[in-house]
Amino acid sequence: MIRVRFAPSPTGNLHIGGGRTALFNWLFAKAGGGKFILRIEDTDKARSKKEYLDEILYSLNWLGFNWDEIYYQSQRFDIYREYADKLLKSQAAYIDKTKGDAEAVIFKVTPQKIKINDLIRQEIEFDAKDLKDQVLIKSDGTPTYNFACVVDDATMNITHVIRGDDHISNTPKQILLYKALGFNVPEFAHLPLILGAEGGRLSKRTGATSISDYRKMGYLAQALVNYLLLLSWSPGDNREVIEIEEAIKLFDIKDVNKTAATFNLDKLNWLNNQYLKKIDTQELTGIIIPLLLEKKYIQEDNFDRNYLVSLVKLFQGRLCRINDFTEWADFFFVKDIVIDPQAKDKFLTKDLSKEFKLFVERLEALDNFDISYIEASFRQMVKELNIEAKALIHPIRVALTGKTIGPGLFEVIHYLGKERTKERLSKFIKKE
RNA sequence: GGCCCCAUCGUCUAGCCCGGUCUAGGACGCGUGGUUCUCAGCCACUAAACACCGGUUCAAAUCCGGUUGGGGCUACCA
Repeated sequence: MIRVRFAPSPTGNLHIGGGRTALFNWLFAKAGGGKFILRIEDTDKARSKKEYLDEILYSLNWLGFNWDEIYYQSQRFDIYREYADKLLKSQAAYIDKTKGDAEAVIFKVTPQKIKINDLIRQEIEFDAKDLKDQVLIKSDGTPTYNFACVVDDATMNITHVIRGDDHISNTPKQILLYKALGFNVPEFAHLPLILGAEGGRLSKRTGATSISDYRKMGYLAQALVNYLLLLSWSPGDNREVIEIEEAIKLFDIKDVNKTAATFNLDKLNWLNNQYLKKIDTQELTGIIIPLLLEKKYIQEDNFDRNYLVSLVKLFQGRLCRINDFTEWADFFFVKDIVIDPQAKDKFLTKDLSKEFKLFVERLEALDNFDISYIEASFRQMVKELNIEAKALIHPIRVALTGKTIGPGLFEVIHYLGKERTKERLSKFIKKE
């Protein structure tokens, strides 16, 4: 039975790299019919915080990585102590008193060659002579990372340790401990790191780093997961948009790349747009409603959901991030629209009073305000005026929306409604 | 410094294991053109890479060695 674990430390939010490690562990478990275990590495009492723990659990859920079991290292200190005593008894470890009265337990490293058989990188060899004796239990009584990790992975029957590249050099230290404790050594797979745009670790300087940041910026969990999946893995047939269910079928840890990947926001944006196009409009509306409430564009118990769905449909295909909607569709919600100065300069410098006035009259005369009727009426009018349709379409769009870009004009007019359309156009009609 | 990992377009990658089918394929981004109304949407096209040196071989992106470059670790952090 395959058992893998993801072991975050609640000393910060779940970041992109952690999300990717969780993804590959979860995928490996799903692909092999195994269990995905979550282990909270909260041995550092000073740096671990409840808010970080909550955030990590929330983000993991948001990404869709449900766990089968959860453990907290802070509740297992007696177990680590027990195994430390065992090593003390077998003389594999000794007590160090250099720090005042407090006692630390130190593991004795003996000269030997240590081989790792990595699932992604094949064989890696280390020489124990490069290793110092390892602290197992610190003088404050808490276990060190490498020790707690080994005791947990062994006692939780973890079969495959899938983690970041940065742990490669911890692995020989851990293997020594497995052997000294008489545990079976699990399989290892070390994932390449995700680098920031300027090389080196992904840092706040080079952009957002936490999963929550991306959620708040308006990325869909499916898109982010898909993007993370593509960072160091590929199905091999040039496909890029891969739903998670499909990935479970295709995923093989052996196909994971060895090369570090650079995080690229452009591609994530593109993928997000791909998913935004596919997502059910009702569902997307449900995600957007809280954003509109927050902006006070709508009131809690006083909005027309069907109308919102229609508006969302209008923008859905061109959204890059969910939050773009509140910006691009603002003119549907505010009374006094903000007119982009450049748009005004480009399309509203000429006096179009006569044309606007005529159009208002034509709209007024419409009994049926459906999109096709609005368009027919408009086309008929420009034909009579003997002007190009676009010579009037762009100015009207700017007058109604304040922007030069957006959905088709007749859709905009239809959903804005007769009254608001008249009102906004009238502002650009000079009084006689 | 020591130890370890890695190396294909700007970025993500396919190809590498099992050398010839690779004048190296796809995607993002960039550029250009088109799109009965805009584009940050859609369509089409263009430019763009095997880090370097040596070896093995009839033949190397692919195998081997070295160099260079990048990254990681080197804590009584995790």
